[in-house]
Amino acid sequence: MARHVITYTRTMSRWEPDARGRLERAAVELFLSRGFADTTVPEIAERAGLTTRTFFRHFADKREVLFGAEAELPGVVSGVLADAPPGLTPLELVEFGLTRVAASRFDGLREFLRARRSIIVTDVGLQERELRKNAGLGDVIRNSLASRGFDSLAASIAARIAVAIFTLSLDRWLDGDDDSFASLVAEAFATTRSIDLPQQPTK
Amino acid sequence: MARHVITYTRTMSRWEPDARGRLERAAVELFLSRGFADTTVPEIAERAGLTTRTFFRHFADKREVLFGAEAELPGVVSGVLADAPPGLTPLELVEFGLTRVAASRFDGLREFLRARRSIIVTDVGLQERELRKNAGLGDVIRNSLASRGFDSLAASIAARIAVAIFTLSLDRWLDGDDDSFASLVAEAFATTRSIDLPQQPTK
DNA sequence: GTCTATATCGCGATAGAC
DNA sequence: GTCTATCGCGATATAGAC
Repeated sequence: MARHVITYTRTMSRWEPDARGRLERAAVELFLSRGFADTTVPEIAERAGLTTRTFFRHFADKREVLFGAEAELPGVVSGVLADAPPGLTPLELVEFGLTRVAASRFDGLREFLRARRSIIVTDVGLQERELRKNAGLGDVIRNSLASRGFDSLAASIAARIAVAIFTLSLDRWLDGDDDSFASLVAEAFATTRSIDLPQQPTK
Repeated sequence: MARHVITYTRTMSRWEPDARGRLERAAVELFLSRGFADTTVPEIAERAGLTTRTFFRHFADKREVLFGAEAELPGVVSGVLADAPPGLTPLELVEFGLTRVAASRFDGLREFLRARRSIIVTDVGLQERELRKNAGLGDVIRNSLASRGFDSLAASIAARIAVAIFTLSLDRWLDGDDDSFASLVAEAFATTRSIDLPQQPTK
């Protein structure tokens, strides 16, 4: 995802290109080998050939270097929801949105997301950042629903259900090898619709 | 400014009692007057008549001083859920639990929770801590549901819905003056049950 | 209780791109 | 020239080690 397209031809430049990407890659490598807590920002910067100060110009804090990737997700979800047909219930609307997003945007990312998750589970600060990211996704969904005219409380609840389904399904997708992300999302919606029905015994 | 009036009567004690409570009160006072970010731990400790070191012996970090209060909530919720009658659907079960908790445990706390919320909204770090607290509540609820034999995915989804209803209702309760917390919880459950039905136009 | 690592950020200077 | 990314220095506070 070339965020910074460098039209770089002949001239010698003072800096190597893609400082941000180099910092991200150096950070993931170090986090995987030494762990998040035992990796210092100066180490990351040095491995990327930059200074500590430059790290903090690109990332607000040490955790943020792991959270640049899916930064577009809220915008994508918002766009997909805006394209949805009229007449759907709130749950059908978020189902439409998540199904489309799950089917199109995650296929090549499984291994990357697994590595990322293996780092995040080792540190509560990273887990908190992940929770905030998910909450932000929920805000975007809630606003999309509200702008369709849904009642504010209904929009809030449907948005939180959507985030729950999304994150639980993503986690299950990363846990296994066989299922597609979209099929797990479909299963989670079916389960949601049965949440107020008498349950079958599990075993 | 004699902040701490010491009625020093019979028992000689080397330290003033309730160090933790004094730190909590000093912190809230300072956070309200100067803001969370501009209050330092040494300032909090000094106002409480203690040292920085003592602060960190009681609280893992500066944020934690705001999160000691409802620490028992997960245990209470878990206990209430264990007492619920059999035969309920997952949603009915969490409705039973939240209704009981909302009716009994929050009445005198409205002003305190409002003050606390007014601090939390000013700082993303505090918001993240709040999200983690809510996620922990969800974990407890999920485990309670799973131990009833509900399917793991259904338990996870119902638990997240429960947390959403709880936090949204609490927020609405703090926003207004008239409604009872329990009535807002009931309204949120009704809205949840209508989330897959065609919606009435709001206006 | 003391000491210290290091995360974080403000400021001024510099080196190219345009 | 302007603009932006980077650097280098220094200060402060959190948080953990000893």
